[in-house]
Order: sequence, then C-alpha cells, then structure tokens
Amino acid sequence: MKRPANALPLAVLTLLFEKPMHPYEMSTTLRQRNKEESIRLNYGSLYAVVESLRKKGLIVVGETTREGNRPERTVYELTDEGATAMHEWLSEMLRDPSPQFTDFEAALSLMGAIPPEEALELLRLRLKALRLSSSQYEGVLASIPEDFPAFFLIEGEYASALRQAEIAFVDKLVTDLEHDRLGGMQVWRRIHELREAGHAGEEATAKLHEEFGGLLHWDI
Amino acid sequence: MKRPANALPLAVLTLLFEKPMHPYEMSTTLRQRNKEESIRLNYGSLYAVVESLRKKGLIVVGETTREGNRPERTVYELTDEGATAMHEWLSEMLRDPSPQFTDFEAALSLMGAIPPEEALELLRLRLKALRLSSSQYEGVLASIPEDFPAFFLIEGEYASALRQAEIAFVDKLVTDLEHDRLGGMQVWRRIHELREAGHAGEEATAKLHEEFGGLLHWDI
DNA sequence: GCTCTATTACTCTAGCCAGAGTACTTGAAC
DNA sequence: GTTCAAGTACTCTGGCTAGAGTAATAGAGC
Repeated sequence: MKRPANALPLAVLTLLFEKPMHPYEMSTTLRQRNKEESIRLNYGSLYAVVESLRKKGLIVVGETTREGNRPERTVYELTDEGATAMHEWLSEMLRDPSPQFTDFEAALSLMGAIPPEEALELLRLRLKALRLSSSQYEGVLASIPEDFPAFFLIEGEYASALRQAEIAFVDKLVTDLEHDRLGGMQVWRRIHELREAGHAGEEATAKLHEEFGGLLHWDI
Repeated sequence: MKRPANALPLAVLTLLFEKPMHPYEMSTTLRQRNKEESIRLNYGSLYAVVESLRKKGLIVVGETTREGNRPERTVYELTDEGATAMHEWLSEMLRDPSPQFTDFEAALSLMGAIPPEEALELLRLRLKALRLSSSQYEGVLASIPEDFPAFFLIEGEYASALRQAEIAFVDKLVTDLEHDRLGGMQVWRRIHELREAGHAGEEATAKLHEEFGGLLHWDI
C-alpha cells in the first residue's frame, strides 16, 4: 500500500477505529482535539480521502441519515482490512524516519541567491518570530492544569523540541554571519557584487573561478 | 502570489537567476549540487512547474535547440518579474517560520490508536534508525576536506541539528514509557484492554469515563 | 561490430489536495 | 419578528505532483 504524504487518511482510519462517523463529525472531532496543528485538514481533502479509502475497501458506508432539510449524513465504518492498514501504516510512521523536505531546509539550500547581508537580516527576523512562538507555547503550557495527562500533549512537545533546536541553529548561524565566520561567505558575497556590477551567467562564473581558483572545485 | 508547498518552482527561479537553462539541465544541476536532499525533484513535477512559471510570466522561452535526432531542448530565461518573485519568495521562506506537518508529529498525535507496548517497541526501532543515519552523516562529514566551505553544507547541518533534537526527544519518550512515567498512559493502556475484551465505540468510552472520571474532562 | 546499460530529454496520466462555493438551519440580539 | 453570524454538511474545480513511459544516442565490454 502506498503512503500518501498527508496523514489525513490515517487520521480518518484511527477515528473510525474508535467508532463509526460521518465526515463532518470527523472534521469537528479532529479540530476539537487540536489535531489540526499536526495534520493538514480541510473539507475538500477530507471528502476525497474518505471516498478513496472506501474505494480501497478500508472503510464502508454504514447508514445514511437525514435531519430536517439538511444535507444527508453518510456514516462510515472501518473494515477489517482498514483496521489492519491503519495499524501497519501508523506503525511505519512511528518506526521509520523519512526525509521531510521542510521549507526552511529548502530555503537554506537556496540562500545563495540573495546577498549575505540581506539573508542575515531575514534570519534575525526569523529568530525573533521563533522565539515569540516558543514563548507563546510556554504560555499555553503554563495555563494547562498540572495534572493534565502529558500523553495528549506529546505532539506539541515534539514540535517544541524541534523549534528549540531550530532556534539554537539559527542563532549560531546569525552569529557566524555577523562575524564573517562562515566558510564560503567571500564567494557568496562576490557573486552578488559581480551581479551588481552587471556581470552574470557564464561570465561571472569564469571570473569567480579565476578569483577563487581551487576553492570552487569541490562538488562533494 | 501564492506559495506552493513544494520549493521546486523557487529552485527553478534561482537556477535561471544564474543563467538560462533547459529543464533537463536544471534537474542535473540540482542533483549534482545535492539539492535533491532538501527539495523534492522529479521530472513530472519539473516540467509542469516550468510551464506554470512560464504562464505566470516569471520565465520566458529563450531559444530551442536540437542535437541530432534527440528531443528538442527548450531553454528558459528569467524575466524581471521572475527575479522579483524569486527574491520575495526566498526572503519569505527564510524569514517566516511556517507550520510543517511532519510525518512523525502526525504519528505521535495518532499514537493512541495502537497499544503502548507496541508503540514503545516501534519508538525504540526509530531511535536506532535515527542514530544510524546520524552516524552516517558524521561519517560523510569526516570524509569532506577541512577547508570545504561550510556555506555549501548548511542545509545538511540544519537537518542534522533537527535530527539530534528528535533523537533526544524520542530517547526521553522511550525512557518515560519504559518506566510508566507518561501522564495518561493508564487510560491509553485501558482503551486497548477494553478493545481486546470486545468493548469498543461509545460503550468503551462510557466505561472509561466511569473508571477515570474527571481525568477525561480536559479538552484544552 | 554487436549488445547492453546509462544518459539525455522529455510526455502522459491518474490521483491528490486546497480553497472556494453552496445551501440549509439554529440561536442570539436588537 | 427580523436580521445576522455561526454552525452543519457537503460539492466542485482546477492546479499540483508522482511515477511510469517513450524514444533516441553514447560508450563500455566482449
């Protein structure tokens, strides 16, 4: 079975593992349990996902009811295959780390396309935003009763741990940039100087090789 | 302008910022620079993305050439609007932290659907895999010459920092589970015991409320 | 000189997913 | 007693994306 990037189908399976539900109830339940913060949820996807699970035989239509003149509600139930698939899929996601392609990692890898001074300023702003959201999270945590079971906060704690690591990383990067301490910064800066002066493309590349010589012959 | 989740269009813009290219050259360049590790790349997406950038006027067709009987190569160039868009978009991605919906965060938030003992074992395996990939990364790092510019390794360093944080988090979680130290574990375990005994759905929920009383009335 | 694999350069298709749109109901406020 | 926001329950559209498929050439090895 192919695992989609989005965990929404898995979330649907786990909800139906609890009890039969209609899609709208799934969405309100997920929302009420704050799953929206860890799982991308919207109606369009939800109904499509439910239909595709049904086609695969992982869920079946139970009953359809109607209250007053409102749209009909279609209640779905988990099949045995669905329960198995849910178990396998969730196990895999817990067990196997998979490459994640985050925005910031991509941005870092393309950072060379803007001049170092600008990048530095943007990273300072990022740091500020990260620290703010971190302290907001701490605030929310502080407002939760002491005896609230940690189990229900686990995904938030994980996100928070990653955020702390990102803060430490960006903080160090900012400091390194401020002190011109990052290896390769001269090339990076020179590229943008040349471009400012009207040199671009192959021509600029040639000039860089001339100026920096062997240093440009890495390519791991 | 709407930012797609995938950074591929941005990568295309930054490549054309360097010099005009045809799509196939973009893909080989990205691959050669190890950008595949931070940016999801495949042909289907690449050609679609290039076409959509063209439609938006961010890039234009330069020349088309043909060598022998091979398929024609269409070379694209960045427009001024494209350069502006690239700059804005990359700035945004560096500046604004955005929610990331990782697999593992989703898996943690749905972990309740499998029994605690199983989850513990899966997390142990995850930890092992994480440690392995961490030491592999260290190995690769060690094989790189000392004077290799850190700037070109920055996204790998970021990924590595996050991985270290995940290792620390999972390690602690495993220990907590081993010592029955995580708040809410009794409810979690009991849910699966009841299910084993044939109680599910509303019935099980009622029983849980009976047994655990007030403890189940959180919902932040 | 013939086969086999790798490389070059795309094209096609089906499914996924986000966001906006629809249409009805309930309850609160003035 | 009527308006207006919020809630209920979906449907539609169109863009995005992954993976497989195609079709030619170049070079390595026997």
